[in-house]
Formats: sequence, structure tokens, C-alpha cells
Amino acid sequence: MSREDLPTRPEDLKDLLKRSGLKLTPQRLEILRAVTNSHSHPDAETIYKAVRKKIPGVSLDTVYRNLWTLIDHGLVNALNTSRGRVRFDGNLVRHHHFVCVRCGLTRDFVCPEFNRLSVPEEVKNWGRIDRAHVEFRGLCGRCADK
Amino acid sequence: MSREDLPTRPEDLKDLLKRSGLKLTPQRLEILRAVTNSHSHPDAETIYKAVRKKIPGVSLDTVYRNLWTLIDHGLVNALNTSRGRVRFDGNLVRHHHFVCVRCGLTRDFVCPEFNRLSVPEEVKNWGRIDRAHVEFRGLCGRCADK
DNA sequence: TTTAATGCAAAAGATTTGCAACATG
DNA sequence: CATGTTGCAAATCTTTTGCATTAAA
Repeated sequence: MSREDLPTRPEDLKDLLKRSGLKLTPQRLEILRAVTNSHSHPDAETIYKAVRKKIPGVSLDTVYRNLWTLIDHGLVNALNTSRGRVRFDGNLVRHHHFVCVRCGLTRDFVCPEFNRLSVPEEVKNWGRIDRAHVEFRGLCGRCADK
Repeated sequence: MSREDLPTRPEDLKDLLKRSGLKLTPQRLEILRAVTNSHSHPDAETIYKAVRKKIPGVSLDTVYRNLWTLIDHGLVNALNTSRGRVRFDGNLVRHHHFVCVRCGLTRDFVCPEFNRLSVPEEVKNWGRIDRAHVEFRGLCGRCADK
């Protein structure tokens, strides 16, 4: 299995955490599972609710702390947010986005070609680059109709 | 002058607002000017401070309201924010980003080729697409050294 | 045993709202 | 004029912190 096509089975998620050098706590695992299972770019509150079904005692700040940790380790992304709330993207299949600049609707699509865009020299000097992400911006059907 | 290379002279900014169908208030103009003049992806507070130098009585909520309006009209973008605060990008020259996933550092670069990425069929059906934006993600020099 | 993660409760910030007055087209 | 915009102040939400306790490696 390529790095571009990652699994969501529990054992694999455990693995993923370990390979990322992260301690494997039940909370962390459930948070990761919640965010990777959802392709709807949930906010922290939504993830919190999902995790509580499995671990009723979990706290919201643990959810936040873990999401940032997962982001730091490249397992999750923070999304462009129209209007003040962070949303998370845990789709482990490498993908790109369509974004409605008005309502913030964000949809995933896969395009292997875009994963391999070549990095301009200038940019190479700014740090270590792990991946390319393309965003097509415009108005979604709903917003365009108004 | 092409649409890809927009001006920041006051008259041109006024024009830009009008052409976007927006009422031209002094506050709005200064807010737009502040955000287009800064290439450092300021947050709302920073823009507020800059605008206050010209219009001391301006209020923070007016700044927010206008930034969202400008975003709705495609003149400004909201940026990926690591950690809870929206930042704004009013660079009118069409550009792309390098983003450090750890600290959130975001740098602009220009690459005409990326402006013309072809839109997959699937995506075309989701709405009207105005532009493509590429983000290279990784760790900036500073964060990579730790 | 060492180091990192958790839960709690409280704090801090950021963003939004209602509303009356005002300015723009 | 009609409509959209502003300032103000208060309200609302989201996200973060400190700290004592617990769990993972």
C-alpha cells in the first residue's frame, strides 16, 4: 500500500500513530478515527461529540490538543475556514479541494497528477516540503444561484 | 493590465470596489488598502490597527464585517490558520503559498503555470470555479531545525 | 521511572449581534 | 429616498491554560 492510500482499520490507525512517534492513548485513537472517518470536514465540537460516544469522559480540550498534535505530525489538516471556526480534514487519501468562497463548502477530490506538482526553486529554500495541495475556489451551485 | 496583476493605487482600489458592486465607504476603502498593502497575512486586529491610523473612529466589528464582505466578493482570501485566528490575504497579484504545518508561517510565491491548472470534470459540476490555488505544505526552516 | 497525556474548571481571545444613527448610490 | 453601512456595547463562541492526576513507553 502506498503512502498515498492509507487505511482506516483500527490496527492500521494504531500503527500510523506509532510510526508517527506518538503515544497511543485511547482518546487519541478515537479522535483520529473520528476525524478520518468523516469526510465532511468537521469542527472540533463535532469530533468531540463523536468521540464521546466511545469515551464518554473525554474532554473538549483533549480533543483540541490532539487535533493540533495530529496536525503537527501531518496526519490531519486544518482547513481554510470562512468565519472563525477551525475545521479538520482527516481524509488520509491524498486529495485536493473545491472551496466555495462564500459559504465555505469544501469538497474533496482525488487527482494524482496534482500530488506531484513540481516545486519552484525559490520555494524549495523555504523549508522541507511534504506535499502539494490544490484548491479550486469559486462559488458552489447553491451560492452561485443567488 | 491583466486581471492577474492588480493595482493598489487608491483610485484603482476604488474602482475595484465599484466593479465588485460594493458601496464605497471610507472605512471599506482603507480596510481594503490595509489588507492589500500587507504581504504578511495579517489578522483582523492588525488590520484594525492599521486602519485606525487613517480613520481613528473605525470599529473592530466594521473591520470584520468588511473583510468577510471582501472575501465574499473574491477580493481577499481567508487563510489556513493553525490555531484559532483567521488571517487575511489581500495580495491582489495572483499567487500561491508555502505553508509550515507546524507554526503556520505562510509565504507567497507567483507561478503563472499554477494559475492555469485544468479542472477535473467532476469538480466542474460542483459550481463556478474562479481560480486555482496551490499550497506546498511542510516545515519551514525554523521548525525543521528543531 | 520518565515523560507525555488527561480532565477539570476557569480564563482568554476572537468574532458576532442588535440597534439606532448615518452615509452612499 | 431606499438600502446598506457604521459604531457601540454587550453577548457569544471557540480555543487555550494551569494544575493535579493518571497512563504510556
